[in-house]
Amino acid sequence: MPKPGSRLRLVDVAERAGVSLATASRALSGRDGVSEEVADRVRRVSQELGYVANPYARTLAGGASSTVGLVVHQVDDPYFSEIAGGVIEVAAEQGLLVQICHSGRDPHFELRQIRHLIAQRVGIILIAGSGYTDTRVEAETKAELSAYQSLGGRVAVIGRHSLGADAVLPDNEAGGRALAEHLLALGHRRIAVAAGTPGLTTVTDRLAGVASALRGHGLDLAELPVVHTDFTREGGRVAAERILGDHPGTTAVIALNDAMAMGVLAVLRARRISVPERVSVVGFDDVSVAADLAPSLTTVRLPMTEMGRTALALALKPRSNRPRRRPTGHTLVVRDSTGPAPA
Amino acid sequence: MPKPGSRLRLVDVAERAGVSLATASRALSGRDGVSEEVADRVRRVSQELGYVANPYARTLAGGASSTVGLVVHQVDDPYFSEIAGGVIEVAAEQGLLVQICHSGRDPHFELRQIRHLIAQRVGIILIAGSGYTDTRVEAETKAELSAYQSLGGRVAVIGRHSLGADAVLPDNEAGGRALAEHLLALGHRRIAVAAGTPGLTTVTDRLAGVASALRGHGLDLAELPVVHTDFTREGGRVAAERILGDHPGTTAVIALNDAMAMGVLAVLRARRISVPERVSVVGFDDVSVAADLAPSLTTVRLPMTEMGRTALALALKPRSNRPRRRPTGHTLVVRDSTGPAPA
DNA sequence: CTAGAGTACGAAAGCGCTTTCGCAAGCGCT
DNA sequence: AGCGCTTGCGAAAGCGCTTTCGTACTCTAG
Repeated sequence: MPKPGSRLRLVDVAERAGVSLATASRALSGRDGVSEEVADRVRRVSQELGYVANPYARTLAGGASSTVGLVVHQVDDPYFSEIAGGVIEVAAEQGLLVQICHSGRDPHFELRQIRHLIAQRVGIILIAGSGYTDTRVEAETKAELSAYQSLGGRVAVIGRHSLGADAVLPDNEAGGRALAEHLLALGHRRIAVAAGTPGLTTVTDRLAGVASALRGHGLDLAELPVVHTDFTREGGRVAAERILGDHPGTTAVIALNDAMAMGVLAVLRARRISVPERVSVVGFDDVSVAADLAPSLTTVRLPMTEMGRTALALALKPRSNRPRRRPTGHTLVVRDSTGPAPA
Repeated sequence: MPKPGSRLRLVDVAERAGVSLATASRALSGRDGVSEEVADRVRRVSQELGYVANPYARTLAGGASSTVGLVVHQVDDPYFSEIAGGVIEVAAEQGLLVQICHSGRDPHFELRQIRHLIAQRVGIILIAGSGYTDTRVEAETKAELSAYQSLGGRVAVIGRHSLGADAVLPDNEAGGRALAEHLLALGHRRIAVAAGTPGLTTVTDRLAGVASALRGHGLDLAELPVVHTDFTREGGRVAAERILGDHPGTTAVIALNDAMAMGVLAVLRARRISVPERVSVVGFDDVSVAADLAPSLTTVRLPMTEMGRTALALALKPRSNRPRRRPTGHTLVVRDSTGPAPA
């Protein structure tokens, strides 16, 4: 920790500009009550000297806290690191720090992380990733966040609608529907689903979309194999093994995110089942590597980086009383992992 | 920003425990000069009340700053996000914040980021990613960091030996050699290199390893195509196009990182050149998706997550006078993207 | 020419913590 | 009993900023 006295302080700038500490502070933080002329002089001096305010002192004195806490399900999952990229971009523009926390898709752990962030007095909390269907924990989390907001904290969530905060929301149901429609149009009927971590609303929403498309074609999701494992590559592997073992006639697998799709593809490759000739595979999210898998993955694209950017921008804007919702677009990206159902 | 007065302060804890503010502070931060009995009482009360110190006040008052700045070349590159994962893990254990900055592989921008972190008074700075061969900027960066360290700041670098700080160092040269040896053993002679961003020491080191292996087999790297583009997937694409255009007889491509290898594979796939039958491809790093590409990628594994962990652990340990170096192991991982040279 | 309002700035009071300093009590020693 | 030591604790001085409050000065109105 740099020793005191060693760094430029606001007094130094003030002195050099021939004004008081108070005036210098006002000038630099854009408060009014300072003549344009003086304000200009202070800013110039500060620039020349390379002054940067001590964020700890600033926050302690009651200024806005300059750190934003970002809670994600899994830091090294590309879905979340792309979101983080967007958040960091905006934060850098605004001179904000970003503190990233990992919740491991455990609602209790997530709540702990949020409580910790609040105790740390971060000014903004961003929560990325699916909500939980366990309404008890979810309600507790929501209560915690409400208290935080009523104290002036700012919150935005990404891909979650249950926390009573501003939200950036992809339409998971429509995405799921698009995926299923695509497969149905290709003539697939023996469709299986590799579903993600149980207890996540993303899973239920995407599944609902799939079910609705199926119904439109006279099929019932309840009669098709839906294997719940985990939203990871490993989860995809396990699901694929089970699907192929129990339902060898399957011609298409819907993985509810790209990580799982990668696991599914790995299993098919290992079993030398050709994709898409014998089995078609689709994912969800369009993480950047999806295009590089072989075969390249048909999936629903979510604009992750932009979602991160939007979420922070939303949290930064003065809050109205009602939570705002920013729907995000999604597009079906058809690549080489899907093809006509085999005869 | 939570309003003042709304949160538990240390005085509250002190009062409740029947001791002075000073004693409470000492008890909680483990300073001595407090009897075990009193310290215990304070800790218990603090626990009961759910007290969490205000990090801004703590830092301002001269305690250790609890944030670590992590500078990476590119936030959403899996190589760096895996390193970040390791750093965040250790940071969470220690109750530290992690602030991630993006340098975009530009040494000047990187220096600016570092200066900003220093001005922000972070207590620890971690720098991940290759050094720059431009010794001027590198020296300037080093000087800045030395000043910071002499003021008590802590620094550790990952994959870089030029900054006079504690370092976690993969052996890029040996890795490059292993890759080339592997291809040579398979009978390849017409080898091309898709080299990364010019001006990075990682590029020169890995190349040096390749050159040394080639020499051992009577070949000269200077006579083989080495295309310098950029350490990204797109860079790999461009390099591959050029290599295939100018040297159609090439039987093996060494990409100097996995991202580039992905670009190379994409081009080969587009041109329907089968891998590894006609052309073998190798990468470097073993990012987690390397195993899922098709064909899965032969590469040199670096333990990224562990490197991140080690770097922070190193920075946390009391500093000796000489910079410490932690070499990291690497292993050649042979997968399906390499095979015998075609006759 | 003075009263009242408005504007530009400085002095000083915190924000919540750590740390220095000083005092009081307890100890063994001469 | 008196001395110096050590030990355990409290009072108070900051850390570098923001903000409230007050003062001096200008300007318009009466």
